[in-house]
Amino acid sequence: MNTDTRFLHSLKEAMPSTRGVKYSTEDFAPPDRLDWLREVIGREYANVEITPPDAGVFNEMVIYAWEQLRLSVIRSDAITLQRLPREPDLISQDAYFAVIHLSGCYRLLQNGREVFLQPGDMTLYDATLPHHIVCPQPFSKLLISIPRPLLRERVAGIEHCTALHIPGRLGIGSVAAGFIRSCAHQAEQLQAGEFSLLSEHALDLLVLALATVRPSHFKLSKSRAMALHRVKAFIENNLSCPSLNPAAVSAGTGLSPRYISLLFKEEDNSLMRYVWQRRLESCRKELLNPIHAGHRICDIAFRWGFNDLSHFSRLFKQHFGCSPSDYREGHK
Amino acid sequence: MNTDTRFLHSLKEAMPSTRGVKYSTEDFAPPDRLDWLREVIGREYANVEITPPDAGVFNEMVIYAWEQLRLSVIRSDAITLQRLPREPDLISQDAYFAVIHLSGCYRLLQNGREVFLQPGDMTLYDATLPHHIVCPQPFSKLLISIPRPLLRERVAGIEHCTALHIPGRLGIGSVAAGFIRSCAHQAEQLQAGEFSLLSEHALDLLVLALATVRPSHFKLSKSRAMALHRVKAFIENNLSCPSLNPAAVSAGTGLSPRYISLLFKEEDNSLMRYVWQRRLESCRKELLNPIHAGHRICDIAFRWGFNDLSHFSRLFKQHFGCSPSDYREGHK
DNA sequence: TGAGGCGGAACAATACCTTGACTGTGGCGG
DNA sequence: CCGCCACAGTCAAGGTATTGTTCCGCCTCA
Repeated sequence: MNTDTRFLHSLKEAMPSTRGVKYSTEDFAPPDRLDWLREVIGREYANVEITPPDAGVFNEMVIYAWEQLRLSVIRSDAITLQRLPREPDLISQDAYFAVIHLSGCYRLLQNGREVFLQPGDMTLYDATLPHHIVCPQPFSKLLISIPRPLLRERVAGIEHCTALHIPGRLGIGSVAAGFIRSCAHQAEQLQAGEFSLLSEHALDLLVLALATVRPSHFKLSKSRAMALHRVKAFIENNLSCPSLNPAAVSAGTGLSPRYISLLFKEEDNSLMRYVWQRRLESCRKELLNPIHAGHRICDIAFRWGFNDLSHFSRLFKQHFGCSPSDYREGHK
Repeated sequence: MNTDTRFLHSLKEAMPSTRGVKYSTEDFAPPDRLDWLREVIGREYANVEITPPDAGVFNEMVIYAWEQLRLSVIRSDAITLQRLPREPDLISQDAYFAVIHLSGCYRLLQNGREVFLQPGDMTLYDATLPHHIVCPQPFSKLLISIPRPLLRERVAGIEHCTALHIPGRLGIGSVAAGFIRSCAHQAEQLQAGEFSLLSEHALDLLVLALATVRPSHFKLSKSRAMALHRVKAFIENNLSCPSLNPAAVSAGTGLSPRYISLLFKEEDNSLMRYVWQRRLESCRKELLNPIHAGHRICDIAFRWGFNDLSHFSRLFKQHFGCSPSDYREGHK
């Protein structure tokens, strides 16, 4: 990409917000703003063509790192973004973007579908695929960047779920949107650990809301998907049992170990690897959770089916890059 | 319990709501309402004494089964509920009740703590232990019943987390309260499956919010908290002994005086300061107690380990703002 | 003014956590 | 079903945080 980088330096200084990073066109002279905006959006979001209106550009983004996600609060003048089929691919983010529209008009096209959002509504799109976003007036929105694998593992046929209209006034959509807005609103007030924990809930709720509007026609050999689902459910219920092993899972689900192994193969994983992942994940969450602040690390580890602290320690570090106690400290 | 059951039948019919069960005094003739209300509350919540205001009773409850929890939306006229220490124990629910206050005034007493809620605020109490709830005006609230084991396994020392004030305007409290209100609001709109899934999130968020306000001695590591508890127990047993001093406590508990001093430091107090506080408090209670009306002040003081009346007098005034005899007179 | 309670500093004894090396087996893939 | 080797599980050593001690000087209050 040829975007010039003369703003890179000034950018890195322009962000003294407590938790989030703030970018604003206001910090620059009007003639520079458009170039600057192109660079920022290209770097932080996706490589898109930006068509600003004739009037002056105003655009303000506050970006929060949110565990595995990124939450952005965006206010902007009218704008059009377009990602073309052959965009040069220094992909900034291999992610889906979930949008919670707050005010103004918002129109999105992707995969031949088109969606209009009212304030409160949500939608999802693939940041790396061609898309077209039109906002003919000043508007504001929340944008949640969700790394592709995270959604893939949660939603079968996610690629068919883009550019759908998720109503934000009723039912689960309203609950999810309300929750995420609430998180964004309180972001600065929250402890780092609390804030992180909320991201998991946000993702869960988004996925739930998505499920209500997804088209029903994607076909993934149903029985296999169901079987895998059952297996995972069984694992979830028995995570804390140290003797959880292929034989146990097999007995508990009525499927042969070999078959289970094949099921996991589909997502480039294996049974026990998955089990350890889930255990680690549970421990990690508990380490962050202030409610368990008084508990020893070994208590937590044993509670989730580890039976040896050294084993846990090693695995944890390998997975998350630092030792359990460092992790707990670092996220206060 | 002797509550009559003549309403049982009519109750079971009075609930054609889609998901929730609705109870309302409106469905009954005014003279019957109070009896009916007593029965419903006793059966659905806890066995409490109900003191209605002089005016007519209005009370409306919609109860949703929420996976392992129960969510109630309650609107009511002024009311006072009191669970006495020796309530006959056909315990309707062995659960904690989380309250999200919506409108009006709400005051709760339990375990010697007292909490006032503003709209939006939350608190938690143990439905099976004595408690006292005062709402002097019409009010509305959400109530989430959480089976005891569910909270026990999530929060160490949950029994000390009752009657705490969880602010509902800021930070995690606002996120949690907002989420649950949103769930209640959309309850009728949601699929059964969706609705169930949300309960897990609700519980998680509640627990998180609780963690931010739990009393500080839970940030104390377990062993330290235990040690402090032992020290206090020893003090309580020997309050009346005038020679109770650091050396004695040390001997009685097996901890060094210095260490005990450190323990008290954590609650911004010191050993002997605590001892005098307890003695004064005991004396104060006895001064108020009509049983001891005939006893001389110096008898009372000496009985609680003071060995010098002038010392007692001075401390008392310093603490409670008036002399012991004034205090006794003033509170007849 | 002196007795006694309080808390700072320095230190010993643990408890708790992390890491490394090693090994035998059970989970994985053909 | 079977063979192979990655990896779960042990043991031991080292490091760091926590717990509890002693000694001592200061300050308060009777």
